[in-house]
Amino acid sequence: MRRTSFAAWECPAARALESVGDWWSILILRDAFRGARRFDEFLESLGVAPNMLARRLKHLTGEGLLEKRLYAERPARYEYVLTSKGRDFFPVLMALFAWGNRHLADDERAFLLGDPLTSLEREPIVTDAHTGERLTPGNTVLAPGPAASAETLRVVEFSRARRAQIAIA
Amino acid sequence: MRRTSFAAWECPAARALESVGDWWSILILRDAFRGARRFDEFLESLGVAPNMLARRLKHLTGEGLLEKRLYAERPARYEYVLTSKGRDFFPVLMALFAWGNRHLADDERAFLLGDPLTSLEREPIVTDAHTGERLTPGNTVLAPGPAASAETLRVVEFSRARRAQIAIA
DNA sequence: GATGTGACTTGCATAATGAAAGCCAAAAGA
DNA sequence: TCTTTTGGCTTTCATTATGCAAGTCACATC
Repeated sequence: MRRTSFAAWECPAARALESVGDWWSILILRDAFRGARRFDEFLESLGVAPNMLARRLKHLTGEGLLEKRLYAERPARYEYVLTSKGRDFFPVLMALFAWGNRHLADDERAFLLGDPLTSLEREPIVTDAHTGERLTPGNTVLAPGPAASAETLRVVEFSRARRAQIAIA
Repeated sequence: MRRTSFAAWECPAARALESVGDWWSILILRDAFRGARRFDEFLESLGVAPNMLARRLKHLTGEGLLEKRLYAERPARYEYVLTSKGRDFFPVLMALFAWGNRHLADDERAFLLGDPLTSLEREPIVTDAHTGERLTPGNTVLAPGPAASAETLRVVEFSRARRAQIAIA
């Protein structure tokens, strides 16, 4: 009774969850962006059990988001550093961070984001690289790519048919 | 041996994972943005077992991302619709989708995003709402908010100290 | 009366999680 | 020399969570 795998889904969001669909993986990446590199740094900052951490680090290196590298021989010491694929996950973390701060924070915030040069607060939003428009469910729709299967075409069509009436509570 | 809870973390990204830190929850939201509303629609499009779906829907409604509402009495029929909190999760999904398409897709894409008016392709990126700059690990740092605890201050300081040398493989 | 719909439960077998403890190699301290 | 510390993990095992299969329940329709 294996956990279902999303690797073969055509949807890129579903595939992403195969690499990154559990909390520890995401928090490990978060810490990597905060500058954590060594096993014990992750261990302490996450408060995770060492076996779990070892498993997740193995998973993330296997998925190509982190790379394990020797930073000292004798005694052999390793560190985990972001690959370019891992570094490119930054926008997702920013979006998640912003959502959490908007909906889950207490009255006063504990963490903010800032520009290191001006010290002004940063507020992450998701926009379209081509037009600069802010993306909303209203102005962004699924479209089939060149490799779309029949099933994918069905999904795209369904979502377009329902687009007008995505109900809000 | 409960699963560790992140609800009390100060980090908004960690808190977010409490609501949304498992794959099914994220895929359910994805489908909600595609217009799915009824139990059986989610069931079919996700290929998930009905007990799992019921659990996750209960969780998401409990977290305030979806609302269960009666759309027909006699016989009683329910649908699950996005709340404003759930709708606001859209940017995170877009960022995840874009990351998946950049790194996990085959040579040819199966899914794309488009502008419903112009049909031009959309490419989600994360920017700063104030300056319009694209966010990168280099131009975005953690900062303490008014409610920052001593521990949070430590984290912020650590990340700033390490900022220059976030190693890349 | 039989079949169909929509929305779920119940009952397990199988994985994954997580706490505690242990291990190993090298270096540093007594 | 002997002991302790540091860094980076394994191993074991109880507890949860996942997920397939099957069943339920309240109507409605044929």
